[in-house]
Amino acid sequence: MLEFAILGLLQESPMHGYELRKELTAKLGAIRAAISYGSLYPTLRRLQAAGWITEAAETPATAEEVPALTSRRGRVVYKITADGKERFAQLIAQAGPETYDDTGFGVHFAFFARTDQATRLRILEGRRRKIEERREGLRDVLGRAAERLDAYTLELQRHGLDACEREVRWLEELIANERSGRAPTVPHVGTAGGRREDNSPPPPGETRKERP
Amino acid sequence: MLEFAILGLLQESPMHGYELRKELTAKLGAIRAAISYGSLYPTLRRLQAAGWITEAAETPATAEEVPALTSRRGRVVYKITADGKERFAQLIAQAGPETYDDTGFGVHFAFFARTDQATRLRILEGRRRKIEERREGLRDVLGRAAERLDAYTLELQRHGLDACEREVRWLEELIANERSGRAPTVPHVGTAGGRREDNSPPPPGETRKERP
DNA sequence: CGTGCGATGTATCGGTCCGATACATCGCGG
DNA sequence: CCGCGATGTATCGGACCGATACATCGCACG
Repeated sequence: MLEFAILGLLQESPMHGYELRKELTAKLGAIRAAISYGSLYPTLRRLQAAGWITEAAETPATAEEVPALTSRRGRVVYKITADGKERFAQLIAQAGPETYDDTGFGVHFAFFARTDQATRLRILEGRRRKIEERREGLRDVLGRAAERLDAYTLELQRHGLDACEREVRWLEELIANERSGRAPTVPHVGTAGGRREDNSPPPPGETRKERP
Repeated sequence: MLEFAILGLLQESPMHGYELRKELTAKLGAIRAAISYGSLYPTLRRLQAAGWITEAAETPATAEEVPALTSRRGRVVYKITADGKERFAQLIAQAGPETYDDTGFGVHFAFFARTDQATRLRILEGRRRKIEERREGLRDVLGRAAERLDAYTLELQRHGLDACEREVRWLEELIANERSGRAPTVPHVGTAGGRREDNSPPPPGETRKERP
């Protein structure tokens, strides 16, 4: 999952670890706390070993500033390679079982702007199915095994059931919206290119809830 | 976390691995998919090494049935020890930072029937605080960084924000209920004791939502 | 003027948990 | 009689986390 997310972010622009973590947190904040350095750095190393990213030198222009005074140690900027882009394209198009669990789905969804519509639909439906199964499980427990469990556990299940029903509804909306034709993929930001103010991708759910 | 849950379940009655997994799934179904054997068995071994659980022989009564034909390999039943009960008591009373993340909170909550009221309150408030922080983070992103993100990512954040707000409200209700005096702890099932039909612990949230 | 502290930045280590896999038994329906 | 799904125990490699260590930079406060 981390591999996927890193490749996706570096696709947009080169970054160093710290920055990557911040972007990751901003993009995935809704689904996971904050990615740990204990995961990040080893993963970067792994990706580099696989040839999907490379280190890019820091401060390439204006080579003036004190070349060897205080040794100038510093930020390691990573950049995606051609192989990396290929890898990302492969990852974004496929949908295995891990694509439907909470984290996997969240990460894929976060990159939906670069996913083709057919795949988006496939993933949304797979996710819905999975949540529906979880929902049925909870209903079973609340129905058949209710007297075996204490009131707190039951309350927990009810809250979980509620969340499931809510997510299914959310997914239904997204699916309907997806099917309704619109939803263009973001126009593929060029490798070179100047200034990408870029996109304004599809409005996935027009359903804004007005809170008072 | 697994350690906590296993100790909690074995407190109620001895079980073998498979059974333990099923109970775990029933009790924690609302918060996590299904615990893997790749976690369960190593953890059981760890708990046994620590002296918190022991193996109990299978089929102690009616020792007749074919003693050594086909070797009678079989289910390993685990039973909690006195040290294990002590350990569980210690775990259930304390609330560290890991108590407030999704999984940690869920597991603690699932055993609230055996948690004293002061601790319940402490945990609920800690959880609320944590969710409020996450909520603020999401609001920040949706406010300040909105134009940097694509529509799908934004939709994900909105959905997450919605879930946060909902959970905070849920927690508020539980906290209010907790404070309102009621909510007795389950009367501590005895170590020996015959027939515990047991409990009917507090109604944590009287707030049932009538769905049409 | 210095000094200490919070943000930036890179990195490792031990431990928890997961997913895949393997293997054996039992009861039941075809 | 045979296969198949449920029951049951177990291991292995890998992903990810939390704690920890350490170094630099800017700036606020004494």
